[in-house]
Amino acid sequence: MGVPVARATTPRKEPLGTRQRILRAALRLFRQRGYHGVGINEILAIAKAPKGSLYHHFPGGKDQIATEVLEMISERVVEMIQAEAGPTTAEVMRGIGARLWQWMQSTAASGGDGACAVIAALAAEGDTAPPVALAARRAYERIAAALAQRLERQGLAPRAARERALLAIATLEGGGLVSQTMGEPSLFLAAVERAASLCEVASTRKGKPS
Amino acid sequence: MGVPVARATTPRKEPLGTRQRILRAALRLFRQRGYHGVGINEILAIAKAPKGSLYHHFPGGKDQIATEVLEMISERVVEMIQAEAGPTTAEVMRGIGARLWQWMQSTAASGGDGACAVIAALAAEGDTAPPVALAARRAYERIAAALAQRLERQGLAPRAARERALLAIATLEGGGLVSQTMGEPSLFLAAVERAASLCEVASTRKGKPS
DNA sequence: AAGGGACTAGACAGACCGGTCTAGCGCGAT
DNA sequence: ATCGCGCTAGACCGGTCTGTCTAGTCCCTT
Repeated sequence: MGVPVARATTPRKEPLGTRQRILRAALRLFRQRGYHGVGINEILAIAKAPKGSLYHHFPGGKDQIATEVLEMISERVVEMIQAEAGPTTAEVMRGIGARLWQWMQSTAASGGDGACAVIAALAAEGDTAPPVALAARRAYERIAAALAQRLERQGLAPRAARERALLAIATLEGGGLVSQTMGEPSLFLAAVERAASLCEVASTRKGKPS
Repeated sequence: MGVPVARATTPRKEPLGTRQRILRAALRLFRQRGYHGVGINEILAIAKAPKGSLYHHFPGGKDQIATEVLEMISERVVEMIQAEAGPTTAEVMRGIGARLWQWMQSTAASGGDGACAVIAALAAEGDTAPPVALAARRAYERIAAALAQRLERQGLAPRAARERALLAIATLEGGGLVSQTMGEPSLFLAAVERAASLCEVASTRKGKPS
């Protein structure tokens, strides 16, 4: 639906082009201030691109940028999930948490921000921009599916697997958010541990999924 | 710092006045779309008040409104925590969760929104509005303190109590957010249960807090 | 060498933003 | 009755927002 033009996966040349620079800048800014909190001029300034380029690559404007950012990072996380070789899903979770942690730290050092909950930042205010909210939902859906798949492989029923996956995501998002707001990075690590324990499947039955 | 005027707790008359209407409208809108996603004109339209009234009651403008909204709801939650009579903190947590759940449901029915993570919505983009971010932080701080107080009363060490309290808050916030984004209300209930289990203190020692 | 299309470049437009200002209403005190 | 003040009312202002438009550059193809 929508977005009639562009969206080149292998456009033609682009060694490391404008399009990517814009997406990266947008990712960073959206994470810091959410959808309505950033203007395209600001994105442009960071990406060092003129307006013409932006609307050439993203004829759908700000919405399209946000949507693609969401797709980009959800894809990245899904890859992490599938790539992590750890035996148990809990281990995988810890691995992802560690990588997100590094990511937060590095961007905090270079840019001055420090959250990871990009999707959250965009999802929280989708009410005025429905396509963005929808994209956020799809992003969660994809990540949850990848996580649930692993959980099922360990013998969990589909419904339970999905619920745990979503709960784990929620834990991470909430942890990242509160951790940033409070200025206590260690809190995020605690949340990661918490999410990981949620992915523990054997031994201690966890009961009441409803 | 700031806000030199007004802030009347018992102004003079006000049977159920403009000031409250503005705060309520702002609360609802901020919850739906975050700080930057809401314009004061919109708040005014819902509150059915003219601009003059707004700047009479809130000379600090939008920032002040957001700040007071944050204070209002954090106070409300703290009261809930202290009022809940349940013996264990876990029970208290469940009680709060249930009340937040009702609140979400009712506002969803009347207004069409459906999140509870107001603080999250405001905290997420405080970068451009530092006083708002600070207020969000204070709000979390107050709630966490109230929660931690109960946990300590059950024998937990201060540090551990605080960490668990913040983690519980994060779980609730994340749960509310993902639940709303995914359009699955039941997810919030699962998150509540998860937060409650985090407040279980005796019996099963939970290990590694760092 | 010449032509054409992808992309860059930024001036511009219209809408809307938060915030200020002056005017006036209504009620309680005197 | 009239005065004063808390509050309402909304026109207005400069600035910023997203998005459009025309020109121009650069490279790739032929």
